[in-house]
Amino acid sequence: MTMNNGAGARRKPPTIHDVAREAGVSRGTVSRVLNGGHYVSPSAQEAVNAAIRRTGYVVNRHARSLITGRSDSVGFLLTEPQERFFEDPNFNVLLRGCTQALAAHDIPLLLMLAGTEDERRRITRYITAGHVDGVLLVSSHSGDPIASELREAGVPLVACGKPIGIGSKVSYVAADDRDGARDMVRHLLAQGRRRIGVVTGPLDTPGGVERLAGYKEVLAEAEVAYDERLVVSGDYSRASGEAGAARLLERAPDLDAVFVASDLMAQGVLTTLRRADRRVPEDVAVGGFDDSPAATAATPSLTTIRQPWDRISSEMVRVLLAQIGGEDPAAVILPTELVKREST
Amino acid sequence: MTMNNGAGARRKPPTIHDVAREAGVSRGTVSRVLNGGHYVSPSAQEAVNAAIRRTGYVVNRHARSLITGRSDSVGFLLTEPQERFFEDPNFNVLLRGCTQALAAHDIPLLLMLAGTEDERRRITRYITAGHVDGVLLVSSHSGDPIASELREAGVPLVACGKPIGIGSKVSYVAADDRDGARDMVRHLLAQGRRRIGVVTGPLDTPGGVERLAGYKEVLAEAEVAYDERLVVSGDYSRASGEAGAARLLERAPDLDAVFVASDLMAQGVLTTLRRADRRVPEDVAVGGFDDSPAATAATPSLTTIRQPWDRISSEMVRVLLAQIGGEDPAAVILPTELVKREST
DNA sequence: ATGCTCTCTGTGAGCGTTCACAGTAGAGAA
DNA sequence: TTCTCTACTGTGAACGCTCACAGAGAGCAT
Repeated sequence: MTMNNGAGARRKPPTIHDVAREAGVSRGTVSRVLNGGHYVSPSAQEAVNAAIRRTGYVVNRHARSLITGRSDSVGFLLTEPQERFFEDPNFNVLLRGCTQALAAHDIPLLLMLAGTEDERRRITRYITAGHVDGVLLVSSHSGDPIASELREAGVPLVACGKPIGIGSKVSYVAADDRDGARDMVRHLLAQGRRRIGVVTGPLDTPGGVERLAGYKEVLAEAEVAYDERLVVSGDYSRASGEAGAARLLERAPDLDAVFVASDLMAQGVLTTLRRADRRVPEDVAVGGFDDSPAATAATPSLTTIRQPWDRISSEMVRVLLAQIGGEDPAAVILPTELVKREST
Repeated sequence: MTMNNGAGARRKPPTIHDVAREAGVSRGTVSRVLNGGHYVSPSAQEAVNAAIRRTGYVVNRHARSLITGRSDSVGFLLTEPQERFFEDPNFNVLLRGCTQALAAHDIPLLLMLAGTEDERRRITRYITAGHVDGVLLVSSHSGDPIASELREAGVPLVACGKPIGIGSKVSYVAADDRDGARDMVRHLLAQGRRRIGVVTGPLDTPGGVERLAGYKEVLAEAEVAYDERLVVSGDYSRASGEAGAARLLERAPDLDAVFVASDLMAQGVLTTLRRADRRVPEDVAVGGFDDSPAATAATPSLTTIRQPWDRISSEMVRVLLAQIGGEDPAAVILPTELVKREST
């Protein structure tokens, strides 16, 4: 018996027609005002704006999209398996940064999760159907098929981090992983450390590859012998940090520092070192990467490499919008910063 | 001189008309197949499906939305100030849960951040313009104006956690905070603790109020005197946990346990206790709330209350979709679970 | 036969916008 | 004057879909 449609029954919103009538002009003129106001007389301009204010008019994006073919929205696509998503605080700030940068252009962000094969197919269909104008792609392991599919379909695309194993024609924004790693290892060397272990990220990710490369470069440049017993790989998770450190201690008990490719793994490394009764930083210095909340949460707090996530997100949006606007793909590399804390 | 539009120039996608021609039927029939297939003969049904597969047809949601008035998308609205957003891992899993639950219905999720007054206005406009069918509202402090505005406008709305200070006609899904608190305090009592301090959340949030209420109830039921020197408030942040514990130690140096209304604050409490040379759990037991990653990351690991975030998100989506479908608002309360670890 | 219901199908209209085009008025040049 | 150019305005068409309606045929009772 009740109306059942909430508090204030949703009334029909005003259309461009209502505004035109209210302002005493034609649809066309209102439309022109809405789209930049070129070829509109000041008086008409003002009348329309007043009418818009009075009626509370908001453009119907569906109608607009239908004719323009644009959707004025972009997708934020996550292809990671579950665990990493909510373990890694970087995704969070990246997501927030992108949302805000887009909001400034009045563009809503659609969150898309392609964890399973099934989801991947649905999302590809959705995107290639033109329901978003472009895609912000986060963390594609190498060979992620969705990136090349989208590329193939001509969808504007910006990746976070350099995608490996894809043709070079895809835009990306990344921190200078290699240089960050160099800074950290130089810092460790400067503290007098010589037996520096490293826990890398997955070697099918740019972060995994580049940070290791930086490590090697600095060792070479300092003429410290490269010892492969000092190198183990993790998957960015806490647990893999614990395991990695255990392996390092076993293979090179004399190590006096560890460079860890993520703060989360570094937390794991700290746990293992504590269990092994190594003091940090007295016996072993530990350097992380990311400057995530985990870095300050750790005891002792972590010396780490800050990635400029705020700039990364805003650059991703900038590059994507440029590409939607017809520009060619571009790559942007941003500098990192060493943050010294208690662990070194 | 170049075409400048990426790899494969985006071709015009097939329309319902193309499918109809391909299947040898009319637009109407194709549309009916698309919308449930009632009043369609099996042979037509099959012909249409085949044609859809052959042409790679995907419905144009803008055209559909234009006429139906529905947008087949929902908003995920965050009204928190920045810090909490990416400090609180719960948002993360909530967000993921909602995205997935919606994906099952083929409904994209629009992420909306209303941090500033300005953003709030824009987003309200966007939503009330009908660009989403409903809103999942996360963490409204009391008096959050956006909730009542949306309610007023008749927008289907489901809050995460019981909104306080709003008329009762808004749907929400929440964990049973009070009961979780009761479990934790009973657990501490069972360990022989009698001087149990508490660091509450902000008292303008349901979590703040309810968890404190549970604490009081159990003390009363156990006939342990309530001592207001044992009660301090925080804001769910690490730092406020540190400060809160310091205040507790000062006002009640004899305390033998602390119930902390969030894991993040509990981490702060642990830090302060360590500085004050109180052993955990020997001297002081610490109980958290949330079972966030912070709980396992802490040393010692935290006994805490697990909130069923996966169920919370799926219930939120269920209730919202029901409401969009015309059902009345509903409240859902879900049980919590005590997780025992090293800190008690 | 006639009427009625029931399933199925095609058709026209219209959702709210933008776009292309045509047209008007005024200014300046020839 | 007349012509051209520029600034501005209004008017049909679309865009791709759903919805209401009309109509066709089948089945069954009257």
